[in-house]
Amino acid sequence: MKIITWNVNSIRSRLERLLRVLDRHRPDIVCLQELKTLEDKFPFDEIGSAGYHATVFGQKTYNGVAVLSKSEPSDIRHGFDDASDDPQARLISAQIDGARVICAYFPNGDTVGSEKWTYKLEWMKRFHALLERDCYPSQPLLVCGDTNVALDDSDVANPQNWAGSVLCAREARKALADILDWGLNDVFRQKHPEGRLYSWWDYRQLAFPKNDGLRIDHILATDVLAKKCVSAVIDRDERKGQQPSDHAPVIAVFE
DNA sequence: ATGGTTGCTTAGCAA
Repeated sequence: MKIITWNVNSIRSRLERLLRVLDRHRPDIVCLQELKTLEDKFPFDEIGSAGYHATVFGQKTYNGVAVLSKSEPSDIRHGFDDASDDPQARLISAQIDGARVICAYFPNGDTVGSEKWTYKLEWMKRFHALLERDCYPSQPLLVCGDTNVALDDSDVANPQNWAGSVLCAREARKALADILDWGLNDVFRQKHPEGRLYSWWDYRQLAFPKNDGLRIDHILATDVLAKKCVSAVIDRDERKGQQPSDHAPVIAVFE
């Protein structure tokens, strides 16, 4: 089973590239973030013609997540599905091919100390609580998406430039480490313990040509699935050429 | 050096 996670930075701007990614990799499951559209403008027809079901939680202008799958998904859930409402569309999950798949777009947080930063940390705690409440580390579960956190400096090309940022701040790293400690494995790191491979490069400052990147997009798996992971790669070529997303797809294959 | 680029929406926000 092949799964891809990709922050597309607008599904409508990236549709042609997405269709090429589907054609090139033929994944079984794709988790998409930053759709930047409501369901009414989501390209269901084109994605359906490519052979995929689309499970979508959209939002106008910002955020928005989707799970594409060759198999029909079941038990679809939007957001945290708990008492209080999250006004932002950042979370969708479904049962697919015997596994629970959670597609997540963690808040960026703007700057440490800002209101958005507080929202980010609260959101991450709430996500941890969701795992505690609804999921089991012993069951097959995949958490895929843009976590907007680099776990440590081996995932950062120029750590000194990002030391005080929301992507690398101690509290954010701790919050993500806590989520992993619940019972999730970073399968990319399992395959590439040396680090120095990145999934996101800022559009500005020639970050991509300079390879000034961070690995902030993750495929996290419970033990039963992580054990079956045979490869994990970043499709760096997808960041090249005309009108790329600022993120590259992350791809994992499970036996 | 508080810059710079992209996308959505149309001047300003978010990343």
